[in-house]
Amino acid sequence: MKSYFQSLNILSEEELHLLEGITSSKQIKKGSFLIQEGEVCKEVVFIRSGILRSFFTKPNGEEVTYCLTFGNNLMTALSSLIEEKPTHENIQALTDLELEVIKKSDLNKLVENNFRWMKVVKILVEQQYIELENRMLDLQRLDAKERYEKLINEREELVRYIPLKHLASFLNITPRHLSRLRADFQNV
Amino acid sequence: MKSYFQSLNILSEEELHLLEGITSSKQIKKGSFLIQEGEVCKEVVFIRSGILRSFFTKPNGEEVTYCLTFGNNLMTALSSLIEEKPTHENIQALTDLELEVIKKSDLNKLVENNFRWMKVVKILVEQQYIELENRMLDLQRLDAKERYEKLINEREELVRYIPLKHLASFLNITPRHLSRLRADFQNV
DNA sequence: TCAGGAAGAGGACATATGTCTAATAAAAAG
DNA sequence: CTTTTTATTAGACATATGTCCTCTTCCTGA
Repeated sequence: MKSYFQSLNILSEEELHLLEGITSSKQIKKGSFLIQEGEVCKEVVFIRSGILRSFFTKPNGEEVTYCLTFGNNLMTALSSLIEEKPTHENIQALTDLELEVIKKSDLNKLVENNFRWMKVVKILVEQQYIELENRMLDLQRLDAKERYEKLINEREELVRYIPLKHLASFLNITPRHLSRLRADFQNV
Repeated sequence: MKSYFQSLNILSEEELHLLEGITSSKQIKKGSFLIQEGEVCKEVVFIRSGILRSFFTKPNGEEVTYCLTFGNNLMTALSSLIEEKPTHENIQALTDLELEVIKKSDLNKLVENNFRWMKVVKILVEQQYIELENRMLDLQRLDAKERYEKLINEREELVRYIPLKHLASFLNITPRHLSRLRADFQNV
């Protein structure tokens, strides 16, 4: 995780060092949950290895995949972390995971007392915003087939490692329809 | 705008005062553009009065409304402002507008030299993230009818002031379909 | 090594939503 | 005011996507 923050080129060595006091490591098993809807998110994790999936549920109980995150990335239920309100997200391990965990309360102390840590967090939130905006644009201006093609071209790792039923809801379509699109795709 | 920032309860009177040096006012006419796609966004505006609409265009030229903002709010093409890349957004005046304008370069000086201004901007980005996430959730887990009903219940001001064709694309449906939903709605 | 369950493909059919068009109604322009 | 343009509604029909179901394949756990 240290090298992740280092690569933003904002923090000094001493500032990076502050991480060490507040980070703990954690292993979780495939299938288990980091957080479930209704809980308030109080930590950020860095994925050392493995894959996390965040999803929320429709009124009818159907799961909709919101976010898929691989190793070497941060993950949290951001809106709940910010607002300190119950989340809609369920964050589940798709594989066994090696994590580093930072509690919000510890991160807050860092951020509230250090200009550059404040800046780093601002930048991370900005990145999340941009990523979400891009997904929103795709959802609003591409049809299902175009979204699937874009996924293949730009996030090939998802197609390789994630079960299709999760990709389907990530693309906002049913597995049945994704199967149809894939069949089309063969014939072109 | 000053009272807008004041209400966040973070900045001191002197810090708020710094705004005055870097704010200019601007009137624009209904129908004119604040920014168009392809341009890099270099300013944030505060709407004193009037309504702004942001939209982007589909490959076929169709417009999709992304954001509708009323008086007493900030508006900008956020992702372009952050990344300093050409935007996909077109921001257009739906009415005559009274604006206060801050250039990014000036805001940056404030933010890079003042912890609490950095914090304020972080908070504003967080708010934008949360708003966008909520819209994303609605889009993914509600059907068109439910989205329209939610709009009526929670953003009644939009239904009152915004032409239906814009609301339709805001809800990610066609005007034809919105008209159908409205007809249904009468009969219930 | 095997049984049971999950995942994916795909047929048949249903439905939500889009397209195209015309008729009115409302708003803007002159 | 009158004319012209733009918004809104709605019919007829088309299409994208969903639902339900069955058949395989392939894991996974005992």
